[in-house]
Amino acid sequence: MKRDLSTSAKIKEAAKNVFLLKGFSGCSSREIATAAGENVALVNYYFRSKGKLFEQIFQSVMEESLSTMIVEFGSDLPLREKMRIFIKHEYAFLKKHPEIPFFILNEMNREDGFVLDTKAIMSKISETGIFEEILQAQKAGTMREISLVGIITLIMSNCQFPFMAKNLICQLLDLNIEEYHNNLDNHEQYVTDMLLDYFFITNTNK
Amino acid sequence: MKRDLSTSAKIKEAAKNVFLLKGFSGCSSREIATAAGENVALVNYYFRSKGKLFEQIFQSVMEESLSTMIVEFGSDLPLREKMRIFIKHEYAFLKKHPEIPFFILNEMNREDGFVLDTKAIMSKISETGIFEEILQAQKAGTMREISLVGIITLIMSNCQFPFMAKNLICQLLDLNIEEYHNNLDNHEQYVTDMLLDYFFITNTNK
DNA sequence: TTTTGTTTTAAACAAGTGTTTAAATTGTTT
DNA sequence: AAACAATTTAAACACTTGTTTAAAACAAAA
Repeated sequence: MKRDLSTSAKIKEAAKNVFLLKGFSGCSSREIATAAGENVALVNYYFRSKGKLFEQIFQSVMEESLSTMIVEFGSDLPLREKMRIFIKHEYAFLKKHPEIPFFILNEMNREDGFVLDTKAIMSKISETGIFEEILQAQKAGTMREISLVGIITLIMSNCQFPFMAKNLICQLLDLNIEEYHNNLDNHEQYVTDMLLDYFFITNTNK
Repeated sequence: MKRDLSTSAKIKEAAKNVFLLKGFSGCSSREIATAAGENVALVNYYFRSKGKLFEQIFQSVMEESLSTMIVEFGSDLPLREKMRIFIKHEYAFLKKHPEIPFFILNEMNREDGFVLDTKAIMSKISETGIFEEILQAQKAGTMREISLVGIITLIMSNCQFPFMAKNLICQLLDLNIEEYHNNLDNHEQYVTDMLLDYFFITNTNK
């Protein structure tokens, strides 16, 4: 439980919750202020505008998502295990923050939406050496020759979509929340097996 | 090129374009009216409210998406081929209407959002006998034992996400539109191979 | 032509939007 | 204590929102 935050922190926290739930154009400054238990004018007093406030939150959410992604790539486990753990951590992270994938996509699809600092992000990932490791594994024949774009898209698709599509899946397949979460646990296993089996070439003739 | 549509049809068409691009809360009645080249009041004259207009369009988009999905399931091809063709048609459809997956998810995530007539949709799919065919294949051992929810989620994830995440992928991986589309063609092949290999058990000892 | 019903228009409506202002309140420093 | 700056407040700002109104323009029937 949170206690006695500064006003600006209270607003930021409330704004994060509201933005994650409703998106930028789906909520108002007053809604955020009310959620924070503060006056509307304080939103503009501490953050200069609704837009600036959103930018701050989007930035922090983006960094939060990416930093948790990157940690494991530096380890010295075999590539296949690295990927298995990565998927596992992705699912763990998304179980805690299931709204984030849609929140990010929603913002990226907005006109005049956010422009990512791609250089900073990709260099962080690149520094772990994961890309070279993949290319080497492909050259060595232990990994299927899929483009990096393809690999990343496959992983993101199978990790993020099941969380983004919660309501669609539940309504379409007539699941309650409990059933949905059970299926999600199964799905993590499906996805892990499927991706690793597809990515890596196991030597059948021993 | 379109010609000489009735006023209500002009509004409906303009509204579809605007809604698909910006979502319900991302646009105004006046924006729709302007896009249709008509007066604002006509939106409420022909459709009783912005909300009712959206419902009509959402309903039609939903049916359009599902009807193109279902056609192939009735054929007498082997299950594996049925699925291959299904994925192929999904990608073809999404190449024509790449905004639809996000549009639908966006609406499903909205508070007081649409409630699907799940019975009608699922019964349509169920009538093709595809579900029984899958269960039989699983019993016969030719298909891996994955829940129906899992199979549907896997297919949707790998078909829809690459289109929804266009901007994210392009920005994150620094692709221009042409490169993105090239990668999309490759990706369709990746996805098809991966899903079919995972779903179906090929007899290795002949 | 006049009459009748339908379609279109400009204008107005009340409510909500992001943002600003100026006064009130608080806390800190002298 | 007074003086000062930082914070908070209620109120107002100009503008946009969805929707309605009442008059104008139009078409078809009498």
